[in-house]
Amino acid sequence: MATIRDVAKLACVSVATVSRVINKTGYVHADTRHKVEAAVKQLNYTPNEVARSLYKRKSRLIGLLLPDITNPYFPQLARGVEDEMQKNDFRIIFGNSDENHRKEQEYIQTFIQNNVVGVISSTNDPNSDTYSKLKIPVVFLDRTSTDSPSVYSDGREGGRIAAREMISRGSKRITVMQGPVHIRPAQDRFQGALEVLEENKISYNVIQTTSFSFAEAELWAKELFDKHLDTDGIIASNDIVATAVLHEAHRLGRRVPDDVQIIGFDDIPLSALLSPSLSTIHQPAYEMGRQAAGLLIKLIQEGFVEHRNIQFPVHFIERDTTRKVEHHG
Amino acid sequence: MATIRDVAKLACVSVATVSRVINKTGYVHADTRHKVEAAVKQLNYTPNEVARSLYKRKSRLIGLLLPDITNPYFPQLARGVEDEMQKNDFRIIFGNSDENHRKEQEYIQTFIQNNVVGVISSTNDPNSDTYSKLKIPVVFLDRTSTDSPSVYSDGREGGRIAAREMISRGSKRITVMQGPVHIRPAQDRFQGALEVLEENKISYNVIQTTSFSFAEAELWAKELFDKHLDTDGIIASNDIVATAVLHEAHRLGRRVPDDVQIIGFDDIPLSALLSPSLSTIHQPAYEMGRQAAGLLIKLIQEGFVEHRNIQFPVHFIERDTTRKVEHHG
DNA sequence: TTGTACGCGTTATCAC
DNA sequence: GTGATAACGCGTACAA
Repeated sequence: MATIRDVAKLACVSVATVSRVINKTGYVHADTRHKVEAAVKQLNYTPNEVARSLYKRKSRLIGLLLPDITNPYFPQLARGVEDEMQKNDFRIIFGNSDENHRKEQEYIQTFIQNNVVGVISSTNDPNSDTYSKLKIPVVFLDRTSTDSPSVYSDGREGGRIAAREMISRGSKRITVMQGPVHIRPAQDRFQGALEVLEENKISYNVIQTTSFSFAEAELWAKELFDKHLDTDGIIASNDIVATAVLHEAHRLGRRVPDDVQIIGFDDIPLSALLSPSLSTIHQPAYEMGRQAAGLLIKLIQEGFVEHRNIQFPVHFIERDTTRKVEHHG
Repeated sequence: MATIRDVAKLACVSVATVSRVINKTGYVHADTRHKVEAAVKQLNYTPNEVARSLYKRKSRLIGLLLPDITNPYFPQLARGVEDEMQKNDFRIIFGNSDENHRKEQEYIQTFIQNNVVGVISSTNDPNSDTYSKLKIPVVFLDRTSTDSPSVYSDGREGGRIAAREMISRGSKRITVMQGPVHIRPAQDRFQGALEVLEENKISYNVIQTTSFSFAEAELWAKELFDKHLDTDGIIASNDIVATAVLHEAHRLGRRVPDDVQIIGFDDIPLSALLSPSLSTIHQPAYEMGRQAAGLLIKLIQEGFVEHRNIQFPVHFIERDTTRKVEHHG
């Protein structure tokens, strides 16, 4: 815990000079620089970030707010953010919001108190004044906001793709699982699916779910087969739910994909390892995290960016919970 | 961004008085307190944590260092830590170490620079002087250290249990997957398994793996069946690898658990949703995270704890990748 | 090229 | 009960 003073004393110079060599700012004679560098090394000195932060009124910290790191989709986002931030010497204060407005505000509050220079958030109301009042850049991740920078994927198109693939692979009585209504991306994919289903006049029904939790996923799955045992195609709200559905289908002796096809959403790492492996809509979560971080950094350093909204395309990953499409001709 | 000065001015008192009411320290007349409280409310004032931290030389921040949040075991630990910390008004600076010594040191370094009051780390060498030199409390999580507080589970016993269950369920030619050699818990469970296997003179072979990554898990699984197609029981190094093995077994048409039994380790949330669901050794990850946080908080606040090492028992979760044990009599 | 002195926002120690 | 004021460690005018 040596301070700049200790270094100055040891090197027989003033703190100003030490500061200059540390920050490579202003002129300093080569000899004195060497003296200072030696002292720094000897004392194992590193600048106190807190003092820096206080003086400059900004830190090297950013706030990251995710709904729940326990949901396998988010670690990938988090990791993308972390890698990019780490590379640029920013550190992350992390919190889980549980999609809970109060917790969210508490975190944003303490982020500010700690002089974070930016925030990345997956919130359900990006337009609340919790964010608009902030004087530091905010990037919404996995969420859309018209007037703030955001990084997300095309959920609606994802829903459409899922429905199209279901149809082209011959499902006739489709069940669409509608994710939690307050989670925007969940609704987007749901709407996208309905759109295509109605366009094609396919008969479908809906199972409403209210969370993405593991524990409840099994319940939705049971409810689904309870109400619609004859369904022959299931568009799940995400991969966790899809996995639960697959599990339940097995338990009931329904063959996948022969009797019933299943399509998930997200393409979490484990999807490929299921048996049968899960067909799903891929979101580039890690890359989304990286880009969000990149965007935020640019915003922090340059104050603006050309493209405030980055939408990633999604695509269908064909695995073994869907049948092979028949090629005619 | 009102400061304590603004509040003082508005309330027509000195900053000292404001500080007293904020921190509930020292005497202050009821009337003045009300005036101050009103001013605080009106200005929406919250104390600047950075200034506080600078003066007190300690923050409300703790550092959390985990190998890789993308490995499904760690989000649970992280969540446990976070919940407990959040409840006690501590915030978390989070980093992934990738089991990489340099990255680890970098993080510890910046933790210190930011005045964190404690560190929770899953490191591979808890005894390095990176930690022993630290002047703040450290708790090792999912790792053991003789002379520092640590929270972990009984991996060795876990390995023993896995082997016993394998044997009692009739496997004769067992393959044990040895996790990365530098990761202590992986070696513990491996050793535990060998111990029981040798005691019982069961024939076994070993597949050496060097990571827990999803991508590579599939490779180890292929290698396993490539080398030991006739194996009838597999003790995997964790649930990810077990899942890959299960997947590969299916692909090769080997029936699980009839032809080959599989036991994982960790009991990550998805294990229950696999088909067949995965028998595994359960570690109470969330609770371990919570306890580690609790331990650290106590260390921070009281400087010592009675029980520095908290070892959690593990237990077998019987699911469908193992056969039912035969009860005689 | 280098040093002095002030301010960043708080808290704590004194006086009053 | 309350108010000045000196730290905490750093960066930067400004003076030298």
